[in-house]
Amino acid sequence: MGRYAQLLFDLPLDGPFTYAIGEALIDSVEVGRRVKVDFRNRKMTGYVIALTDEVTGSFAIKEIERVIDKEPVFGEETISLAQWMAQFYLCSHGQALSLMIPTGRAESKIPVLDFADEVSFGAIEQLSDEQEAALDAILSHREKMYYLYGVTGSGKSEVYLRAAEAVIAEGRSVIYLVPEITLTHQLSRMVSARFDGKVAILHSALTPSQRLKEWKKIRSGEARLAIGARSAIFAPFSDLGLIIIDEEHENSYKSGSTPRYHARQVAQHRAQSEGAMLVMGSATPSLEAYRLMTEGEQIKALRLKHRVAGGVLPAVEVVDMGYEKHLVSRRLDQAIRQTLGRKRQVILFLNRRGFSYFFHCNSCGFELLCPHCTVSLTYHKRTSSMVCHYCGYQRGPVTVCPSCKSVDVSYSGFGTEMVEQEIASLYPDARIERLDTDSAQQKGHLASVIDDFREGKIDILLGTQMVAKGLNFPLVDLVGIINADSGLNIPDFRSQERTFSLLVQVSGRAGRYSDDGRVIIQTHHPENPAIAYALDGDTDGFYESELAVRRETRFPPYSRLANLVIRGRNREAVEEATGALEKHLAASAKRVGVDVLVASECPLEKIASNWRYHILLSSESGASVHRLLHHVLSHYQLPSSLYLEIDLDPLQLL
DNA sequence: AGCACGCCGACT
DNA sequence: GTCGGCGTGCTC
Repeated sequence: MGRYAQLLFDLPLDGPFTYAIGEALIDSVEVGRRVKVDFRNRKMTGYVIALTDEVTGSFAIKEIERVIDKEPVFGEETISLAQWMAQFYLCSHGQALSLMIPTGRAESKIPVLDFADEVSFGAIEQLSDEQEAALDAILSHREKMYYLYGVTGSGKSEVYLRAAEAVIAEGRSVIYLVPEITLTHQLSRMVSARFDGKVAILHSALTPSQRLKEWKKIRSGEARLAIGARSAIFAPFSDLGLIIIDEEHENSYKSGSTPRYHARQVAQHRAQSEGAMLVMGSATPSLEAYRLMTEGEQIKALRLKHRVAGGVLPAVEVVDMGYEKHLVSRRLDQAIRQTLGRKRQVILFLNRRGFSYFFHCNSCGFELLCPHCTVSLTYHKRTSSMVCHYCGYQRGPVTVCPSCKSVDVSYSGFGTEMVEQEIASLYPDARIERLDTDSAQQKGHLASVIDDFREGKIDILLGTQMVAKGLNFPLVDLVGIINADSGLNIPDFRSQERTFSLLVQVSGRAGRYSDDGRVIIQTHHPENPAIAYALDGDTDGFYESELAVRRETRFPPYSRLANLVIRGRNREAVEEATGALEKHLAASAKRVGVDVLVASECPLEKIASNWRYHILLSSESGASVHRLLHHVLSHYQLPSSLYLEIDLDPLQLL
C-alpha cells in the first residue's frame, strides 16, 4: 500500500485526484497531511485522503512535489465530516474539507493572547435557583439537546461554563461557539482564566500559523475546550462531549460563501454522530429552535426568567415619529439629558452605517444607481463621494439631476455619521463615540472604545449592530433606538423576526445592574407586531404570532427552502439557463413534493456586473429538497460561463 | 475556480 | 492583415 496518494483540492471539483509518491517521499506522505503538487500547471495544496497501490483510469499521473506537514493535520473523522457536508450543502468534498483545515505553516512563537497582567477571576459565583436547575438538567444527560431560553443578564454563560467544567472532568472535550464580536474580550479572558492552559482560542485575528498552533493543541488533546466563532465547530476533538452555541439566533453562524453551512446544523450532526450533547441559548431564539422547543421533544427548553444581578428589566417606550420633526424625538432628547445629568451612560442604536443619504430627483424621480449593480449609491461625507456598498464603485456627488437636469433634487436617509453630527451639536458637553464597521476598521479602535465606555470615559455610545451584541456595560441606563423600521422595509419573510430580535437584544443593554433601565424605540409603525411585542417584552407572544404566520404561509420553520442563484456576465444566457434549470427541476419537483416558488431575476439583479437570477424551492421535507437537487444537478450541466450557487436554508433571499 | 484554446470585431 | 474580446472545456 502506498505508491499513490488520493488528493482533494479546494476547488469545486469532485475528485479525488491520483498522484504518485516518489521514493524520497514514501515515508512522509500519509493521510491527513497536506502536499504541494502541480495541478494543470498550477502549484496547488492537496489534501491526502487515502493511499493506494493501484491506479484506475487512464491519465498521465504526476508526482507529489513536496510534503507540507511534519505530522497529520486532519484525520478520518474530519474526512467523513467533510463528506457529509459536501452532500448536505451540495459542494465538493475538497471545498468542505478545506474549510476544516487551517492554512498555516510555520510554527508560531507569538502567544495567541497574553493574559499575564489579567486580574484573576477566582471569585466563585453563587448560582441562582434557575441556573442551578438548568445545570442539573443538563448534567443529568437525559436529553441530547438543551436550550437556555432566558433574558439578557440571566446568567447563561455561567451555566455553560459549569457544564463545560463537568464534561471536561469526565474526560471529554467541549466546543464553545460565540458570535464573532463578543469573542475578543470579556468571555475569552474569563474562559482562559478558568480553564487555564486547556483552552484553544480560535480568534478571527489569528495569523494562519497561530491558528494552526491552536488546532494542533486540539488534535493532541492538550486543549480540552475550544472557543471561537462559526468555524470553531470543526475543532478536531476526538472525544467531543459537549457543544455550546451561545446566541443561537445569530446570523453569523451561517457562512456567507460556498459552502453556505450553518454551524448549528453542523453541530447537530457532530453531536449526533459523536455522541455529544448540544446546549444552545438565547434571549431571542431563532424560530426554528423555538418551534423545536415548544412543539416537539427534540430540544429541552430551560427557562431563565430573572436577571442574576437583580436589576429588573428596563422599561420600554415607543415614540411615534409621525409626530416628530427631528431625528431625535422630544422624549428621547429629554431622557438623554436626564441620564447625562445623573452621570449615567446612553447607547444610541442605528442600523445603518455611514453618512449615507440616497440621491433623489424631485422632478422626475430619478435615483442614482451604481452602473455595475442595481443598488442605490450612498453619499459618504468623509470622502465626499457617492459609493456603492456592493462593489465599491465611487463617483463624485451630484447637485443636478443627471437625467432631467432639474436642480430640485434632495438626499434622504441618514446613517451613524450623520446622527453623530446631530448628537454632537445637541449635547456639546457629552463625550460621544461612534462604533460601526467603518470606525472599527482602525486596529484597536473597537477594543479601546469598549474599554473607555465601560470605564465611564464616554457618555454616549452611538453605533450599529456591533453595540447590540453581548456587550455588558454596568453604567448604561438608557438605550435609544433611532429608527426601528430600517429592517422592516426589506421584502423578506424574516424581517419581523430580525427586527424583534434586534430590538430585544439592544434593549437588553440597558440597566443590567440597576433598576433604572429605560429603552426608547423610535418608529413610524408603532402598531407593527415586532415593535408592539418588543414594547410589551412579550417574547412568547411574538413567537406564537410569528409561528402562526409562517404556518399559514408555509415558510420556515414549517418548510425547508433552497435558493439557487445563477449568475454570469451575459444577461440573456443567465435568463435562458435559469429557464432551462427550472424546467428540469419542475419535471421532478411535484413527484418528490417540492414546489418551485420563484424563478426570476434576483431582487438585486446585478452585482459587480454579474447578472443574477434565482430559483427558490420549498418543501415540507428537507430530504425531498436534497433528493431533487442531487438528481437534477447530476443530469443538467450549466453552461460553463455561468456559475451556480446553492444556498440551503437561506437566511436572506437577496 | 482558473486558465488555455478557439472563433469573430476595431485598430497601429 | 493582427490584437483581443469572452464563450467552452479540462484539470490526476
